[in-house]
Amino acid sequence: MPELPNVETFRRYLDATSLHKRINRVECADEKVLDITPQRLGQALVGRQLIASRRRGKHLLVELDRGGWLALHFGMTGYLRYFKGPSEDREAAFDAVRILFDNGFALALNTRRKLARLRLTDDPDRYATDHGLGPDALELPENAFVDLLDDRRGSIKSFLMNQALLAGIGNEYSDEILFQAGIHPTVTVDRLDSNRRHALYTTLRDVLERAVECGGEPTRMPDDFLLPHRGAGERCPRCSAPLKHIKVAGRSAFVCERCQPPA
DNA sequence: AGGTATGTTAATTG
DNA sequence: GCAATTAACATACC
Repeated sequence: MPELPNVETFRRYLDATSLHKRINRVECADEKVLDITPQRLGQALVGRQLIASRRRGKHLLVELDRGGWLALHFGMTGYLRYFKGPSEDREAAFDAVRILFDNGFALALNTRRKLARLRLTDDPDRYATDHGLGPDALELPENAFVDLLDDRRGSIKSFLMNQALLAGIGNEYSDEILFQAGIHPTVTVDRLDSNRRHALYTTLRDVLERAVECGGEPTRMPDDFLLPHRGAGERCPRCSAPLKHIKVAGRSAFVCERCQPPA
């Protein structure tokens, strides 16, 4: 689930809850999210404060006072929760890491399927390079987007989901963008003329910005968004034709073949 | 109970 | 070099 709009929502949540508080303790219930020992993470964090955050694609980077950054990736089911401890919530069992502040609250990285990751890095740009991340999808100017399309083969859906080219779009938002642009996900990049490339860029920005405004919540999205209708037996929110569930580039895709004519 | 699922990575094949 | 496919990771849902 966590794609660009969701991670941007997590970022704002972290900014609103967790900055400028002394870190008293770090609890790690699942070492697999770390690439260092919990002891070393504790040494790096205790006594420090989180002071700022930024996002690159689906990755959240959090700056520490006196240097250094946390880098969070949420995998399929990760999210952040801030709560007054101790937690007896049923979510508590899935908190992989908790950062405890001196105000009695904690920020937890919760990851039901244990695919989230937390790293330390000195430099966000080096972290991005190491993880093969292209520019953030919302930081990419149109001319750069068009240049990226130029020497590509393969489907437009796999292009949009390629984090090395532009970072932040996953399976669900690639479906949404292509639905809003009226482009079938199996269409190959070379078959898009310059008008459609321009329209796709504009749509990509509109969809991501709108989804951020909705906090990544499908229930809050506009009536004509596909996202709330991703499911078996649902109908197109525009023309009410039955949605097709197909496989593209190895991923599951929802498409309205009336609004998005196949190649 | 097997198939499928939002994410990434690695290996393999064309 | 690029693209597609498959498996792996761990767990939940149908």
